Amino acid sequence: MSSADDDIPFFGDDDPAPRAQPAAGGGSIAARAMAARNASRPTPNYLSGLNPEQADAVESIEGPVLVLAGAGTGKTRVLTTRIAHILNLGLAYPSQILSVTFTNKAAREMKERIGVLVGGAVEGMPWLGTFHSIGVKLLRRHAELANLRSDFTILDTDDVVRLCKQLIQAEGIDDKRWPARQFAQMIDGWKNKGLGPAEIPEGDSRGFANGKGRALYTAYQARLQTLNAVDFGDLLCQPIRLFRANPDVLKEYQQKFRFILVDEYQDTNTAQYMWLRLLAQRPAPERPNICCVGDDDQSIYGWRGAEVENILRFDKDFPGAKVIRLERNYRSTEHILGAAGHLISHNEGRLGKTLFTEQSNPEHERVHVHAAWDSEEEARAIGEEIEQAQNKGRALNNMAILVRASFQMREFEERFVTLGLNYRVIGGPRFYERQEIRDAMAFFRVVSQPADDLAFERIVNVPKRGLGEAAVRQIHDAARARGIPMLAAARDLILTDELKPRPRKSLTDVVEMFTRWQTLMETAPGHELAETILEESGYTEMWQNDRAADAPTRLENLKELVETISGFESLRAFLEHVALVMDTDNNPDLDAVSIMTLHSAKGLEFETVFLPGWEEGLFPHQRALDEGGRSGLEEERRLAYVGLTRAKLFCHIWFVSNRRIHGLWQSTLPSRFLDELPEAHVEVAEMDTGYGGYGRGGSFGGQSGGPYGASRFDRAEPFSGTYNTPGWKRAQANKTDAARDNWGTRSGHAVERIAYGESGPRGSTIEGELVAKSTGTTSAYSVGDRVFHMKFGNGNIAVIDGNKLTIDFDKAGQKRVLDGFVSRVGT
DNA sequence: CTAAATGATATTTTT
DNA sequence: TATCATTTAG
Repeated sequence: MSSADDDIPFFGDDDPAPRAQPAAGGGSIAARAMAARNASRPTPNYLSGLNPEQADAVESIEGPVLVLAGAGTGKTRVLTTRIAHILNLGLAYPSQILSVTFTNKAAREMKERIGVLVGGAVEGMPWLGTFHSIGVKLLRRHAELANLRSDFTILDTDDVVRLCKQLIQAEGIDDKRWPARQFAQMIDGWKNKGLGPAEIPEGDSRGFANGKGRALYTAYQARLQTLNAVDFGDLLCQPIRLFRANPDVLKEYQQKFRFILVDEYQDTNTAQYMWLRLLAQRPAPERPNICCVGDDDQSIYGWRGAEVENILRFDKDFPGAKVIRLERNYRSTEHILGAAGHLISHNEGRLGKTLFTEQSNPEHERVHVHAAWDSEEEARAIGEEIEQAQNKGRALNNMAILVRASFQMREFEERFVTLGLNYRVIGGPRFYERQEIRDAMAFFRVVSQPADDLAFERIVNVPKRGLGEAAVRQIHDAARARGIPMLAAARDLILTDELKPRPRKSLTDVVEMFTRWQTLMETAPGHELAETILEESGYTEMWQNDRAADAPTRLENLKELVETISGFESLRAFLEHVALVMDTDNNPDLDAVSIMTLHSAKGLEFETVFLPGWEEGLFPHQRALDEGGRSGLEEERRLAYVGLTRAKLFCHIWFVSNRRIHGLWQSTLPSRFLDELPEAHVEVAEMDTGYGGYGRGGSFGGQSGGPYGASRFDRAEPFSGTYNTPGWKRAQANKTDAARDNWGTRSGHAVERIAYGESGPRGSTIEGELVAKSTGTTSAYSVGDRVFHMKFGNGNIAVIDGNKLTIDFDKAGQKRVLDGFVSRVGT
């Protein structure tokens, strides 16, 4: 959210029609819309490309509307066109449209697309954003009504956990037995439901730390108050509370927001629902112009508080709501839609949609189901398929591997590294969650918000200054005793002789530094200030002196951070941005296969999709089954549905007979979802390897088909257990084939780790060349050279065998690697 | 303060 | 089995 949004005056001159004659007033809108449309203009061109259902969804502007938008049916298009339509008809100014999404990415995309539609004439929409960013905006404006100062800090999960830990320990509770992490999750859960400390169920309170749940929650909220901080949950709950306590304020917003649009409605939690309800409330005869778009079949976030019920209940919540179904799919082939549709039909309690396509694609393949002996073969075979597709001229960017759990990614990464296949991992720990970034941010936070004790505590002793636990405790106690922030307490404490001389000196330095930086903040531009802070604090130096393998990367990250800051007005503006916008962008120039979880694939599409790991226990995940029962299974099934519907042309599902879980090998059963796919749209790919077989009959008492009934994936012959099977031999042969096919076709290998905001050895040596060059000749390295490997860190070369190096790694021990994957380290 | 040892824990993730 | 965080010992 750019800070410019905040500059738009609140109830200022941006409001058009006088409120005495509200546009939302019963019945006038449709009439005016029609009049406006019929009057002069023909069908505006932005409407012309829509299909009838989409057009209906765009033009049904008055009253509550639920758009059930199946996967690939043009949901975002409807949403953006609808906004353009409202603006075009002059029914509202941009500032009178409230439009909420779940992710910043979605919000950004919508802003861009609206900009295109309305020709950029409209200043960005100030109230288009995530629930959270809009929550912040509301809360900053009315901070005093929530007993906060408007410069409050937004704590992230890490801060929250540390805070909880402090509270738990302060209560004298064993934080081993009652982990802070768990408590933080409980708080999050309560806030997702919009519950304050007084409202939580008695059982919940009693369930934690021998009945101290409620007391801890109360203490937690009090602590946030004194820290002038909020957590993510508060960004939803505080506005709700504020609206309820101040009907006049609520009324202003109700009148302001003439149109409300909600994206991904199936993902809303109870708090978000309450928030929307409040804003959408209208006096008796009037009806809110609320349009919610979503797909109950794609609800996959139940485990973090999303209530599918919200979407299922929509027409009861908003009587007379118009429900529009978008079932015309523009993404996938008939086979893919057929497979996905049949699978999802096994769920109960759906609103019911059937996707269809009118485009008949010449490349019309069934969904392929493949079996592999174990996850290694699975990775190898998928790697092969990818290479074959690539040889046919298909771009890696159009391919994705979607896994159920992130541990599955590793095997693919390893395989692709050896193949020299570019890949990109999406998801995982984010740039702003990295230690060095969080440390740097903590410095900045203390400078801009001296009451931010959590940040202060994080970095008083970073780099190590001899301010150990004892000293910090002392500052903490002094601060708590007098009800002042720790930095202020430290300032006083150094004037006394309560501290030992050494810590006292260090602390004096720290306090002086912060004082200096605070003065500097008034004048220096953000990025300069940031650089100064990192330099003077000794933080940069600390990493420069660090000999660890990842220290250079960390320095790079810090540099990147400072660069990012230079794009902001001030350090403050930057901090605000970071608290909410945690995503990092990718490098679309690089052609690479995407590897991600099914969850993070929602909303994306690829020409070819690989879905590995369709085994009982993994997918559906055992834990979902154990903890969620039938609804857990249904959510897993929706996840499978999401996976299938990501594919435009080709979809390959894989399952293995053996998978290593927590270190030990387990034989696995094919996922029940495989049996829920329709024969007509599925092709079972070469099962002649025997790898798909396993001794099912034995372990299930001879019951044919195992516990889920007869399966077409049952094998008659049990696995032979030797490496003499045709499949094994084939696998061996393929190994070399694949490598040979590779030579000369590869154009360097690159790995991108999007969330980390770092990239691998881009443009490194061509594998083919290496192999050719290395035959008989010497490698570019010599024994004893100090080298760096992206996976194993630093090490010294022990043996050179052509392009293969044996390296003694400092951390990882001795490994044999290709020299294309190491780089020389300057000594 | 650092390094080694121990032990818990091992879906999915955004804000 | 591997990784992580935290504790413990030096």
